[in-house]
Amino acid sequence: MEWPVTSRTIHCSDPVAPANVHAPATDGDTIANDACGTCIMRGFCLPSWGEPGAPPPLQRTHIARRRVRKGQAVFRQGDRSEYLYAVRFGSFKSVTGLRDGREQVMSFHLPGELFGFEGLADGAQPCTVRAIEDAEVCVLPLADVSEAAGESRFVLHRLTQALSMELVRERRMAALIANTRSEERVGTFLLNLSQRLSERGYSAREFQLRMTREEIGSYLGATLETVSRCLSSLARQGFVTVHRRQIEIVDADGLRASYETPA
Amino acid sequence: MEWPVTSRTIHCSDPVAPANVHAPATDGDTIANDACGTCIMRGFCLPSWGEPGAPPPLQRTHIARRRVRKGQAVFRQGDRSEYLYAVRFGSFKSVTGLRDGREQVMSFHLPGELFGFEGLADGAQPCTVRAIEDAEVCVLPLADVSEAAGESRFVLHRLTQALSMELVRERRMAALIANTRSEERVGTFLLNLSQRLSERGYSAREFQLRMTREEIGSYLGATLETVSRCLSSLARQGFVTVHRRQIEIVDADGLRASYETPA
DNA sequence: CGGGAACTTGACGCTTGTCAAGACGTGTGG
DNA sequence: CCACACGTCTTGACAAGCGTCAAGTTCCCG
Repeated sequence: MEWPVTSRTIHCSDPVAPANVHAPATDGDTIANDACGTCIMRGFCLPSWGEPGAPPPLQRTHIARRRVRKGQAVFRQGDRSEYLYAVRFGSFKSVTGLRDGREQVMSFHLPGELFGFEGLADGAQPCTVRAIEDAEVCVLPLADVSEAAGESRFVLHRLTQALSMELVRERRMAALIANTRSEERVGTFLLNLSQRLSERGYSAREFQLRMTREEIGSYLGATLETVSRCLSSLARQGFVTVHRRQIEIVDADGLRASYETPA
Repeated sequence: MEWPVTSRTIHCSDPVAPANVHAPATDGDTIANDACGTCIMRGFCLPSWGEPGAPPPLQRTHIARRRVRKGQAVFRQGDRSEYLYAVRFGSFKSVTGLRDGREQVMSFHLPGELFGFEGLADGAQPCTVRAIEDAEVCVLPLADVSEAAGESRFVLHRLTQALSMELVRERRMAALIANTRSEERVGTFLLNLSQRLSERGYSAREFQLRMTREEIGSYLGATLETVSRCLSSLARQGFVTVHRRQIEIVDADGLRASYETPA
């Protein structure tokens, strides 16, 4: 089964015209899966969502990969939303323009995570997603995802589950900002990163922040100065060590005990 | 076609375990829709989500109605989530318990709106939903909703659309709290209520707040005193009039211009 | 090696939370 | 029908937290 490669190729909407996206199609009949088969993220990605025993979803879809350089946009606010994206490596921020011209960070996307759900609402992306370091995504056509969900109750369940988990995360975030002072927000942010990284096989104890203090501040509803002060304060209390972007979580339980929102 | 009223009535489960919800199927073949046919909210509700021409979704589902008195819970944090709920009349708040025992308001649900999506994530409700005035909901079994989505691409699309709209709303909320001072939050809250009410056929200009200042404050990340001061301030500036819970929006455009977040 | 971006730290003032007192409305019981 | 009590709301005074402005340091990249 061959597939006209270019018909599925997506061109980046950034000012610079980037990179076509694709690995060339192989001419076997399991197209997607030899690409997915060697992907380090395959265990977390959508093609693994199938029922055990049944053929995996998106088996017949050609899944393009796309390089995105630091600062480039994967898509922009207002673009038509036709794809879901899975982060292969690198990190992204989701931002929306503010009245005064600044950008508000709405979320971060780490390796192994999916993004692009928000665009399902009305077909237009409400946010711009931008790489905060050199990165690569897999591009999953929404039409195919939707078809897979229609064909398998299992996939449908995973899809609605993913969506509602996002919803719950977003609510937690709003509650965090509404109810806590900035030091607690920063502490919770670190714990959150730590957990998400460890779920994907990275160290929960030590990691590098990929984002600036300003981006963290925007996300958490604080200024970059406040973020910096909070990090210093958490370090002074012995919960973490901070050397610029290198974080070590020294006392996760202590941090959790004083800061993490309970059930 | 007559209906044994009591078979549709569900009694509130508040302190006790949730009652079973399904009435026995009747032996006609168009079951749900004579109940929905006379419902004032039918144009907004899930059974209207079908493709034009095709039979509406949940046609064969018995849709129970349930009265909920002021202060009673529809479901509680931790309950298994087996249903979606549609508000027939009255208003609800969605709350989550805080460390210190207080309750944080996560959202409000007005007549004609759906709630219960959040529970899809892991099968357990992350929030308690409580009536803030005497109210009634329709109870839609998730299994049937899911089945309808599996059978019709159209319904699937509406469902994911509804979920991602919630997601976008939640993000906007987080951004609002993160980036604005309290007067702007309160102004935006009023505009938001106004719009949601007018979408359901109520007046956009005049309405009654169904919630206390404290609940608004919890939702917006402010204290009840601050909410009160902001309402007074907005009134002093001529944007609205406020008499306890009676709100009139005098200058919506002015309010929007100074407060509403732009694209 | 130099320039600039990112970060840290300090001083000061605005916004909001906290505490407190009092006004208004509603429901209940005499 | 009135009186009282309670929940809700308003307003004021003060203090704490955080944003803003500013200066100086560290690190990265060309």
